[in-house]
Amino acid sequence: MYSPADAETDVLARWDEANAFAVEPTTDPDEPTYSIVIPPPNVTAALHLGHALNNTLQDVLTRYHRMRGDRTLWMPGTDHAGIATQTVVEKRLLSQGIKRLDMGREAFVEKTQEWKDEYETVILEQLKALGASCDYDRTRFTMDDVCATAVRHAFFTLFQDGLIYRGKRLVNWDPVTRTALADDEVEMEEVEGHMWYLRYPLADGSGHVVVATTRPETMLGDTGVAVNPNDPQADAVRGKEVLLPIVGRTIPIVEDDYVVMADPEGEAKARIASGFLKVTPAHDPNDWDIGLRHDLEVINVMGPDGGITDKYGWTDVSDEARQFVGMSREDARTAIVAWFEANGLLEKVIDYSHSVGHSYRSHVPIEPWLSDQWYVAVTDDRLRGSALRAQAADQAGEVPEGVTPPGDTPGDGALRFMPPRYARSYHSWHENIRDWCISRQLWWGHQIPVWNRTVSVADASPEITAALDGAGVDQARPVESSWVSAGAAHLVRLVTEDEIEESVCVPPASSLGRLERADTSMDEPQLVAALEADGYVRDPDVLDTWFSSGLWPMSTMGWPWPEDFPETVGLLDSFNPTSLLTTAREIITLWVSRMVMFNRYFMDGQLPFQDVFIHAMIQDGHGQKMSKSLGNGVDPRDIIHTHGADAMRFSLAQMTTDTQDLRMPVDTICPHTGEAFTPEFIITAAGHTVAAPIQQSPAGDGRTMVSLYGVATGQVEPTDDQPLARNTSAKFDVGRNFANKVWNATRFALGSIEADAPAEPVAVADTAFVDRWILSRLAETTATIDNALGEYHFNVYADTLYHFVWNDFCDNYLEAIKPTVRDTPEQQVVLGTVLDAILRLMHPVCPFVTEALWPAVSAARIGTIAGVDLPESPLVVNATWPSIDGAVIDSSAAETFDRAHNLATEIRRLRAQREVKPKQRITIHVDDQVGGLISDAGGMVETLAGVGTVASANEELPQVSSAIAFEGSQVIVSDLVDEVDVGAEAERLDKAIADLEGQIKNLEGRLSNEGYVNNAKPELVQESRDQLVAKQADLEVAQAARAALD
RNA sequence: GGGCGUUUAGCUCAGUUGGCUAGAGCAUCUCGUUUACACCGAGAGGGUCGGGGGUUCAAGUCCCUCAACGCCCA
Repeated sequence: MYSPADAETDVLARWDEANAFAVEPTTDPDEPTYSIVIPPPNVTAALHLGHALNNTLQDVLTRYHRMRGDRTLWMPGTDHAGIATQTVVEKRLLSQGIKRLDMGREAFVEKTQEWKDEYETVILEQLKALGASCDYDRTRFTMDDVCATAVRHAFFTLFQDGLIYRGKRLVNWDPVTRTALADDEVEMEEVEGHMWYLRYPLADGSGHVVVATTRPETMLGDTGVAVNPNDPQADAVRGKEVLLPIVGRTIPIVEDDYVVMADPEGEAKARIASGFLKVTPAHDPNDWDIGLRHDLEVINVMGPDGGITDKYGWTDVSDEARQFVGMSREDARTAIVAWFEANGLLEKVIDYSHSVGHSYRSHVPIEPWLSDQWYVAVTDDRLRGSALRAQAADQAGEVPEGVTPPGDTPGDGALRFMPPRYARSYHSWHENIRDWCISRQLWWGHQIPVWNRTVSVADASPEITAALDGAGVDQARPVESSWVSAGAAHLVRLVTEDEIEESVCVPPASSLGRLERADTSMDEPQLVAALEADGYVRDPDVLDTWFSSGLWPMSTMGWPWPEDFPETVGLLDSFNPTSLLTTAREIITLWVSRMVMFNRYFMDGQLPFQDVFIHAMIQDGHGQKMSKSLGNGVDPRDIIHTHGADAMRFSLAQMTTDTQDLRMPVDTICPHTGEAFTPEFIITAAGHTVAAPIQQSPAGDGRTMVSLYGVATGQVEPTDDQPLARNTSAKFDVGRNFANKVWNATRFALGSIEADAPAEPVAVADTAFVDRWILSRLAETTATIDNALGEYHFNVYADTLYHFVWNDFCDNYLEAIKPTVRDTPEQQVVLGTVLDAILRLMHPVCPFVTEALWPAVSAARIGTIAGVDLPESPLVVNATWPSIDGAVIDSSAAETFDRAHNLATEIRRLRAQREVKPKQRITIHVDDQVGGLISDAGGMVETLAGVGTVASANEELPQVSSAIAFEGSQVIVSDLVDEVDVGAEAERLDKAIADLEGQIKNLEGRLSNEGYVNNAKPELVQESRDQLVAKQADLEVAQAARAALD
């Protein structure tokens, strides 16, 4: 039995000792290279099964290309994952009673660093355990010095080029983590809520209007009511004002065709509309736009925690409104609705389900909130346009209007998605893109390298006044100042009518030293000191994690100054663009797009990667995404422990098809007995099917255990009597069995090779029939695998390999050669050769078992075969991929094999039906035609079917026998049993006859159809005719045998 | 609301340009412990390819339509 744990430990040590994954850049531009940068896992937690899948696919390709002789780099690393990591660290500290704000920024970052170190170690160990053949000496982290330099240089360059700006905007605010989020970090969720219809009295006392809202609490910040100008209701209120209840604010009624008119017969929205829309520019993005169009006031009534407050711009708080200040947004909603009801201003309430943006981190509803944030102008043609121009024309078509079409820039039209349909997702996302908010109100991350100060318009210098000439509030302008002479970049903008914000971006020291600048008197620390002496304060915010991830294919290779980090010199030239990015589809916008924009912008149009492979999502047996909170995940470490890394890898690769998400029924492992069983499922309130918190042991002895779901939701705690049950999945058994099969087949084969090596390479033509056949199958298999991997058809690779090894090699070849191999040196050469090639072909997906077997196979091999090139290598990881001459493919051997195998199967079926003991040798009586086939097959039929004697049908036939129809000949089988069971025999033949008659009827029907005979391809028609003849012959044989029984 | 994907054996999935009696693994049933492997071998049973309509000599495959499930975008 193959023991993965022992083999894996040993093999890892050998790879490590040989430094087997290390690679140096090449200076030869013609040398083929292959490179992948790992999608850096977040340092928030250990790797899950999705990572195992993604990294398996990358490793399969990496190992394949390494063996093909490409200079191959797989660059590993991890991501600091700003908001995600900060959230988990804060949670952990809070459980110890420590608050982030109490400990201060520096101490908190230090704590987070400790967490990062811990999980980075776990992750890298997991990658190694998985067999990932990364060049670990090059491991990067998105916040290490190399990456930090890249981030600062990129930020500075974009800032200087006018592609980064600061503005006061409505952002997606997460009130729990208290930071802004980018648009694509917001997840829409359907929420069962209400639509409230509120009466707003007209200021002139002439009645009221009814506004419909899902968010009554924001009414405190209303600064207008809007109506559609085409709405008949508009005439009555044109030019009027409304007296805002509670607040007492007088606000205008404006006309805007954004407003949906009420229409009971219309679309869903019109049916619930009242025709009047309350406008809250500070708390709704659409209202913000309406406010801009009608010059409405912006009144912010909420704080960063989402609660009602007068601290952020709300100045006209009335006595009546005072009671709501300090409430949470949820409480305020209830209280305000109650107020309207109590005052007779609540018209009605209806149930209403609508989608609400939620934070992808904290999962609470997003609050549109007004604040100053930094943006990358990704809508600029230099970024968005470049991302669109990168797309292969046959995948995405034309660029949208307003975008410069592709030209001669390197990288234009070279980006390909696989499966191709994702090219369209990428394309349409860029059509509707908005500027990218990159500032995050966090402590863990790259702090924004900008120093700000505010000056009054009156005190502004002449350059600033000149720069701002004609600029409105919130419009940033570059300014030529002494800071610019000293190497920094300088932006100014009006934050209000009379206040100016100055922002100075300082490049990293290494860039500053290389810049051409008028004033070289200050280095970077001095420049910063000078700024701070002048009243500038560094922006406390950090950058969105994806800003540094977006630079990953460059930063890991030493960009922008590789010479400062000697180990990175040459990497960009050799390995960027990388060959492939594999990732899940949810990352296309967050990450793929940004890497394309950045790499192209900073590297003269060059792509970060040529191909993007989007892999499947792993779901549980009920089609639900695996997640911690549902407790339906499978830990890769558990699978490596129970099945082995190769088993996990093989199974995952085999499940990777173009179209399907992977559905993986999850079983529970009983901690008492170690047995895997299907747990009892319950359905949660949210409609998820999950393992019940407490499960009974399948042993049926009343012992119990708690499920991962139970623990994740805090419903149960594991105890000694009732321990936690881990998950597994029977899906991995295939891989485990396969590794075991190879292990045992190799042990057997090695014991059969003992001859001295023939002096000359063996010529294929001189070998036995089965040898020619298996070599032919080897050549075909290799070609199929090459095609499959070239097209990222991982399941085809795995299935082809499995079929070749298990069926062709083990079931047929090894069985067929058993009687001859020990006395046939040439056959031993073939056996050793095929075995060696199998280990190579299998290595990319099952690196451990192949490496573990490699020394023994290498040592046992004798001789070589002409046309099959398998040079020796101390390790299979660095061995060459099999190179097999096309002439080895022998189609006549393949055909003879198929016929002989069919004959053996017919005989075996008969044996099984008559329950003949395996040891029993039988006798068959055949005509010349079948005799010829048996002779051509060189003993294979006899061996596989347990035939002791092949006699001629012309000789006298035994009394006790059975007949088989085969290719129109009668094969008489005897020595099966002592007596013929006439009933069983008749039943068998009747079934065969019925079967043949069905087929004949089918063929006759087809051939009597004129349309078929006239229209189908002639060779197809001829084939049908031949088949008909053959089946009819078989039928006659079977009928004759049946008649003989009566 | 727009887009994409899926629906094939009890389960998990293959099925390239339409063309042999629709395949595999697991599960089930029968037989077998033949010194590589019971994580095994030999054999068997099991599918009107989600429903309906159409094109065609021929449809799992192409077109239309309906339904269910999943994902993305608004």
